Amino acid sequence: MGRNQKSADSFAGLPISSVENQRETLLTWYANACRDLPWRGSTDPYPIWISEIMLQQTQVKTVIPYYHRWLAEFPTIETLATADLQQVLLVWQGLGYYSRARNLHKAAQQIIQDYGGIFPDQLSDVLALPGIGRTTAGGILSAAFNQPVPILDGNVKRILARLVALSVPPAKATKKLWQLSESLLDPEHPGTFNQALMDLGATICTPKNPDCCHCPWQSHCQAYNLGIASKLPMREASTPLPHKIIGVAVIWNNQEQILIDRRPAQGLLGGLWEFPGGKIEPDETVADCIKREIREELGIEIEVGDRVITVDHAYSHFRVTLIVHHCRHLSGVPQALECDEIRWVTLEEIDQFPFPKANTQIIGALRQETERM
DNA sequence: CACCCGTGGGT
DNA sequence: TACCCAAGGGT
Repeated sequence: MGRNQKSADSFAGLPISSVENQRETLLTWYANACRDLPWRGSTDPYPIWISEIMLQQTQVKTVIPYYHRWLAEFPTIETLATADLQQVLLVWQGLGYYSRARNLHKAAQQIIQDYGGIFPDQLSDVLALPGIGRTTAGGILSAAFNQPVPILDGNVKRILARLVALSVPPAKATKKLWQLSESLLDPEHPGTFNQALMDLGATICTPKNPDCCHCPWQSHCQAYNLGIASKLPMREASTPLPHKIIGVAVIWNNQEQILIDRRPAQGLLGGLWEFPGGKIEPDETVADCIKREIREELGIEIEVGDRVITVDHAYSHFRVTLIVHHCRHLSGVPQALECDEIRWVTLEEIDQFPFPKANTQIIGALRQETERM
């Protein structure tokens, strides 16, 4: 668009086609400033899908090594669909939000069943796959098929909240924000536009200290013009996280094996393995707690010995302190009373099982003890 | 709609 | 230390 054309589109110094100008400004910025990310440059929906799921609530830097390992292990939808869920969880181990891995596995099987292994390109079909909501569907369809489907992730919420100087927390204005994202989306270049929005949020319009000086939308941004860019978006009222103290047992038999259990398939850390234990009740000692929990969960009697380690860990909606003790199996046959499965394993075999982060710290402490001897 | 669901990094 | 936040979705 030449200078003459631009001037014909303006009135009293204000561009009539302000939205078109805004789109072009962002795309021009992106052409120079875009991040070089492993899942960009291809339009194969499978790797784009994997990246979108891994990037949910997870930073790019964290995702990249997992992304490469995943595609090496499961290079196609078919290899993912036919893989064992425990193997899928093992590759996902450490990324968190494990329902994402379980849903990827399930969705891959649905794509084989319902679409002959071809990733669908209809919005309603994509939204019907487990683990894919509006934002992820928009990310996949715009990046893989250049379809004009908007997105509203954390980056876009923050950008839009500042753009219109939103006076309420974004969660209270999701409908309005979706409408904004849709109305801004470039109908000619939706894939590039959505990527550009996310890069703008990740590199310029950051949560703290936004770099407004280099922002292509500076003149469009109401928060900037009001001098309150860094004060927005408004935050939700937060309640302090509850804190639980947990007694944990590393139960040894007389063959140098440890008893581990697999958590129920759904819910917190579903399908992952752990060391058994439970919450310390008021006025209960750690040893009494561990003995009681092991009796309730596994139906056996144990002796509680030395402390292995104490682990502090923060989950998304509570935090825990795990007080871990060596224990010795005294009597009874272990039963899976409150879990899906139990096993005796050696310290060498234990890497074959997916464990949550707090438990891998325990394994590390056990390894250090054996190395010292 | 409120709550559940992990982990790492920044301040 | 404690809190915030990150390419959200399911129930």
